[in-house]
Amino acid sequence: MPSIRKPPTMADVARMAGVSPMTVSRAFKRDTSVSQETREAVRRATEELGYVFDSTASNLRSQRTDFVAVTIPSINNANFADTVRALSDGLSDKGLQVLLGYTNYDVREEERLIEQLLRRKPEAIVVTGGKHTSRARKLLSNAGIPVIETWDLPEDPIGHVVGFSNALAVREMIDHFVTVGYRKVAFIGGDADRDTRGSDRRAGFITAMEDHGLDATRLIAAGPPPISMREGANAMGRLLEHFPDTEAVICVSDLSAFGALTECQRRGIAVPDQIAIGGFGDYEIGAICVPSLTTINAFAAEIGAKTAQLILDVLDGSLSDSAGVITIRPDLILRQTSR
Amino acid sequence: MPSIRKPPTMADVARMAGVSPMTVSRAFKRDTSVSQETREAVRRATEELGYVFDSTASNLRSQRTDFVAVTIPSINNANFADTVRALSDGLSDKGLQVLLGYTNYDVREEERLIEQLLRRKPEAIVVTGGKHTSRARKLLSNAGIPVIETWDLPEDPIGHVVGFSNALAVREMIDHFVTVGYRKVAFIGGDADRDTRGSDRRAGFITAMEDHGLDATRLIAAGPPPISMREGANAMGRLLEHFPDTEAVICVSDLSAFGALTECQRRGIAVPDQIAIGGFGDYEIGAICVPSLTTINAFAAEIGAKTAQLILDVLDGSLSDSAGVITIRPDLILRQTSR
DNA sequence: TTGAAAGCGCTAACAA
DNA sequence: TTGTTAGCGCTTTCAA
Repeated sequence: MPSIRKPPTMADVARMAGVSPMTVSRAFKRDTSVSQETREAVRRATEELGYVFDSTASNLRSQRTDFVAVTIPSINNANFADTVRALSDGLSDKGLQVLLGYTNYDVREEERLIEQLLRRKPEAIVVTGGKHTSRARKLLSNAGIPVIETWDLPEDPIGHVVGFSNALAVREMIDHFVTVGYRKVAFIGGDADRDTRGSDRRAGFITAMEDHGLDATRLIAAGPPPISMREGANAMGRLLEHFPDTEAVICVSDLSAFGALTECQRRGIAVPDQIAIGGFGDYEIGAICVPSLTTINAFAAEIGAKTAQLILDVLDGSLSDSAGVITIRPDLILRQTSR
Repeated sequence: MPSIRKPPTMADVARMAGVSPMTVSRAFKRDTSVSQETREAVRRATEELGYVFDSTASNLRSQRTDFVAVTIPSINNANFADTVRALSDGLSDKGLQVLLGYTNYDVREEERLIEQLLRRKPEAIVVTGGKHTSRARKLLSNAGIPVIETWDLPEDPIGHVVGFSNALAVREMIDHFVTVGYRKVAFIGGDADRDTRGSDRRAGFITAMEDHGLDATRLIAAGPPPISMREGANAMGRLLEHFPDTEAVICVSDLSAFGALTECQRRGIAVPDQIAIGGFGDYEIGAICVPSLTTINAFAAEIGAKTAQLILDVLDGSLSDSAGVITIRPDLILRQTSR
């Protein structure tokens, strides 16, 4: 019978256990000096009353929420999910809980989200990417908590950074493609301003191609993020029509790359013999599809794990909160869709 | 220069704006009667001081957190991500924020998570699945907030339900397979107790096959969830070795089904001519891979949207909090991997 | 190891 | 439209 009376408080538990509320409070924490019998009495009273600890009161009085706020562009992206999972796992041992929000790849939305999250008084905040509205930057700078930007190497970091250069990662793939003889190389995606990591990859493609003295104008738009497999397939269709002599194409992610691959299969175009394909992100699909996908591993889980460790170090004072940049080095993974 | 002074409170804003704290409080809400000039004065003072509203105090005093707690098995699953996104979108208009946690497909972990979430005093709690530890059931029943179980049709619901029968969904696919002439049908996955939806699908396979008078023992284990594409491929390998005359196979999800498909491609086995494949969940990959995948659309986003609407209705009193079951009807999607 | 007093920063309730 | 008072349920602080 769910009672309609108001729920029991710590004072009710204290009364039933025959101790003071302060003792009950202590009994709920580890590492506090409470006698074994008292602990047991409190446990019994808690059980009997169906008491549930009220974090909201604890949060206010102790000025601690044990939240770590996290923003990601999309909840439905295996790369970001890997980062959040590793981050969450790394924090949960220490009693910290991730408070997650997504921005839908929109810096205005990100600004709203950051404000909403900061009102919850998190212990630290992790954002994806290094491009923000000026108001969002100000909010983050003034929040008085550790700020970590990830999945990017911002020119002017707000606080800490755990990330990598999207442009350099793509350059590495191009260097390889040129080495093995591809000259007419195209790029799919990264045309939308909103997709900052995507445009960084596209910009990296252009400068790297130009540095090789190659034509960097085989650019196919895939529209605003998130770029689906279907959009990758459509873009590949356009590429094959506009630039039929293309020898290799780099896609903004493995998802669009897989879509592109399927479009070739539907059109009877041999991969990699007629056209090579490269992806980005090392999603599971790239490892298992036939032919398997050449891609770049950005170590999504490692980003999350290192971010968690950084937060724990800063919060427990073993690391000063002065800005530091942890650089991840993406790995080129050669598979069957390219030489 | 991030100051080391303690951050400003509403009282500081009130002083600077020349009003009472209560007026500042009102100015921060919509739909409260505050004069235009006062609002503007408060806004300026807020800006000037860099004041950030403190939800923790508000939460305690008003006994409202505007959190909706949500548990999902894994953060890295497109089906659950779709549900959470739709849920989150449906709630955010009304100022409700999702507080997300994942159980790693483990009811013990779910119990811990539920307790942790309830301490945050959410307005409602949404859980994935209908199987819980008895303590978790008790916690949910006594929480005094709306409880919604999703992605399942529990025998003994705790509160509300927005879900479907996993067993019946699989039965529908089998009925079709039998109609078009497949007799030797196998099932991959659902062997682990932990994967309750997976085992329901497997159980549905067995009873449906038996009802057709067919052999229901072509069962291939894929191990504990989450079942990856790779594990689906491995399971397909074992199926082809143990039961080489199998005519069709149903996989516990589209991910394992795609893995199974790739295994056939690697072995030069024609799909669907030599073996048909069915998946579950209508993931994007199934629509775009070649050949495209016959599957079951469980309407993940619709589950989230209907759950959001249900919560809003219950919270604003337009729907009584007596238990109700909203049944989703999964759709069989016939594509190229089967007749 | 335990307890008493005070207060975290808001907002419900009431009043003007 | 605005203000006053009190208090949400914990935990900090100090004391025993």
